[in-house]
Amino acid sequence: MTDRPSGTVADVPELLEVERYRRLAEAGLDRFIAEVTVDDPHCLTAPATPAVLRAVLVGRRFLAARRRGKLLLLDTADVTLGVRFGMTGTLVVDDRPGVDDLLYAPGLDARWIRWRLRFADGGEMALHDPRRLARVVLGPQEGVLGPDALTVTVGQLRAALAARGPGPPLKARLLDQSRVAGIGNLLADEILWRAGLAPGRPCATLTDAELRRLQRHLRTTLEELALRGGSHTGDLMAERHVGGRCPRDGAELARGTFGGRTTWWCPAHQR
DNA sequence: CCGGATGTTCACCT
DNA sequence: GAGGTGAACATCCG
Repeated sequence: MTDRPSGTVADVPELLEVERYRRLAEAGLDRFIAEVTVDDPHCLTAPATPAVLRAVLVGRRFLAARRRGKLLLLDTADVTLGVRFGMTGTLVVDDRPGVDDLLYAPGLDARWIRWRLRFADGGEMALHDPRRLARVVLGPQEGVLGPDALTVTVGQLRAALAARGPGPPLKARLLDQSRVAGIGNLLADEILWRAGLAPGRPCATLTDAELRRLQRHLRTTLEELALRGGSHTGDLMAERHVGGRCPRDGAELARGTFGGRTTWWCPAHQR
C-alpha cells in the first residue's frame, strides 16, 4: 500500500489532503446510491442518524464535490453531505484511498471503515478513520467557515486578522477556521516561516506590506506543497525537533505553543 | 512504558 | 466577550 520509507511522517488531512479527497470524490459523482451503511454511529453529527442518512441518500446521486477549508461537501439535488476528516480520516472510492499512507494507519483496515455507501453499479465510497475523529454532517453550516486559504484575497485576509486591540498571536488566528479555512498546524508553521513572520506576532499589528506578503506566501506555499505531495512536504518539516535548524539561515529553531499547537519557528528571520 | 502527534469540540479558566 | 488550557477521541511511533 505504501512506498514511503518507514518512519516518515505521513498525511494528516489539512487543506491540501482534503482537496485530494475532493478530486477523488469526483469519481463518485452521478452514480446512484443503492445502500448506506454506518459501521460506527459515533462518526455521525446530530441530527444525522443511519436511518436519516439512508432516507436522504438512497436512490439519489452526488452532483458535485466541493471543498471549503478542510470540509468536504457532497451535494445531492436536495441535501449536502459534509465530511470532516479529523487527524486520521481518508476517503476511499472504489477501493482507492485518498492518500497512499496515513499517519498511525499504514494501509487500510476494514476495522476502521466508519461509514460507507454502495453505488448501484457495485462501487463503494467509504470513510476510513482509525482514531474516530472524523465526522459526517448533514447540511453543514458552510458560513461558519472563513474564506478558503487557497483563494483568500488580501482584503479578506485583512478582515480575518482584524481585532479590537493588537489581537491574539498570528498563528492562533490562522488556525481559527472561522477566520481562514484550511490551514492546519504544519501549513501554518511553513507559511509563517516562508513569510518571515513570527507566530507570536499580534495578528492585528501587521503592516500592509506584511499582509500582502502573508497572502502571497499562503497561495504559493499551498501551490508548491500540493505539487510536492501534501502538507508534510514543507522545508521546515525535517527540522521539527529539538536542535533543528532553520533551512534558510542555520539558526536553531525555537519551539513553543500557539493556538494550542506545537509550533517551530526561526527566531532569527521571523519577526 | 511513556509522551507526543499534523483536528475538532467542549468545559472550564483568566 | 475574548483567549487560553486541557480533555477526549484511538492509534502508532520514538
